[in-house]
Amino acid sequence: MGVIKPSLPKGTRDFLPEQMFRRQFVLETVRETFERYGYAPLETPSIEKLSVLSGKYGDEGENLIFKVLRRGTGLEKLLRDESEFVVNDFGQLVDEALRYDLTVPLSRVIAMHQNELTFPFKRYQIQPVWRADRPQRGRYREFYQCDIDTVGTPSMLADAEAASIVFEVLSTLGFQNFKLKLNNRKLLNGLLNACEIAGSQATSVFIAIDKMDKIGLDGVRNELKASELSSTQIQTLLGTLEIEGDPESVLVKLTDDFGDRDPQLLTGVQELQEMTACMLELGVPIDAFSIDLHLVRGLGYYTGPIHESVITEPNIGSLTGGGRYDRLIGMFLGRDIPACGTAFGIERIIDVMSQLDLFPKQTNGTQVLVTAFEPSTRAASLSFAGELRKAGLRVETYFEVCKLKKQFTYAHKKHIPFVATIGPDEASRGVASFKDMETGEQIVADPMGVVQRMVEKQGVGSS
RNA sequence: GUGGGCGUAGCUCAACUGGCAGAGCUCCGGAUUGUGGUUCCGGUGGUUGGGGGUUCAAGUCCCCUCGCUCACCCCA
Repeated sequence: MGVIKPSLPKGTRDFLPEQMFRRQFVLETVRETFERYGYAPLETPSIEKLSVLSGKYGDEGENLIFKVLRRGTGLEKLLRDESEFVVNDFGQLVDEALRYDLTVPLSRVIAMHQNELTFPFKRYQIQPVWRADRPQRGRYREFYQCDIDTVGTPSMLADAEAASIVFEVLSTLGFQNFKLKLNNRKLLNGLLNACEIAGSQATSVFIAIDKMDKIGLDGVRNELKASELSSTQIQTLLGTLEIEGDPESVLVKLTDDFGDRDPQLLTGVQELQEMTACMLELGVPIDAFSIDLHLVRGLGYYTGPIHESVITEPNIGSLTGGGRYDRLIGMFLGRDIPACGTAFGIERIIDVMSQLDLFPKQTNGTQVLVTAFEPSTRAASLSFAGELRKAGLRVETYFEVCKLKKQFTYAHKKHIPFVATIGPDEASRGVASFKDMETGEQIVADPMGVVQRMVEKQGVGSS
């Protein structure tokens, strides 16, 4: 009898319990923060109509959409006799696809349910998305995204709120060396106008300047030369991108240099001035963010402020990214509704937290193991465990009576911090021998004594 | 999609110009019949990713294939 070789589709993962506790720790922190700012949960189906997803992610993105083969439309005939079934159109093969991100489904939801929703609509969404990409380190074909968005207001306060939630979440999780980078698509577009760079060249220019961190100033200059810009254009563009300093002075300098040359650039500057002012009022420290004129953020749907949070150690790229997209919903509705938001790269956040050792030792696992001493003390053990559970502790009981050595090994492997043993002596007195696995210390106590001990020890019962 | 590197025990890796497939860790058991981690002793564990070829002989050489990985592209 042959066994089936167990394996996973490439770019997918199992999350074993130990990892799940870590994931939940992060997701619960994130969720709790979102709800404190008034964002409400939303879920959408894993599959969408292909027509909903098509044309939103650029040419590259289009190829990365996981398409779902059409079901029961005669495709099986292809297997039997090609002549019976002729494919004239891609739509005959594929009509649905797996969700590629959370923003486009949100836009669809807004367009479909606009009369049932109260605007501005503030939602968060934590669900997996799929990309038919070739996997690499930190890059998967199935991964979770975690988005907050505000739909229905052009206010820069909404952009600032998203950015400050990023700051709050990352700080709460224990990150210290991260920085929010801000830019604005209007500013970038305006800058290209001011440099008299044609719209047809915008995409390649943006791709080039976005690589600044990776290939450096010279690398960017070479790419720009390759895209047939004049040396004057390159000089003006790169000179401007190099402007650094605190947000206010960068924005003032941009106004001085270009304010009379392009109205769109000026609008972009004003948006950022208002956004950064709001961020300060929301309590984001001034040294936690900066204007980074190289920041481009993909090629998709952004129309206003854009932002990214980066961490330098380890140098793994961005942890979050987002911005304003005032036109996307219009693609489903026929009229534009302003929107902005941000996505948390939850997979990377978890990776980096592991590397930086930011997880608490014990998260949500069992706190107390009650051993199985012998059949006659089972009732006493179970009722002892029950008392501890009533007090809010996470308690498990060992199922089989066997050597205590084995049961203690079990607790050790599962990182259970306390073990309670009830033998005939303890049972007759209504107490347990209660061992602290970390210190090796052991006391004899009744259920209340145990609870009290644990509160002293690690402030348990709160989670 | 383009171009490199690598596939040997659960994990990390050895095995000379082709010559008996091994070690450490893990795991299981014992030393220790009411107590984990340290130590000591013993044990389990393999179609050398898969298929074909060359050879007296292939983990090693050749071909195909699958998988993983790195860089590019793009992205979270």
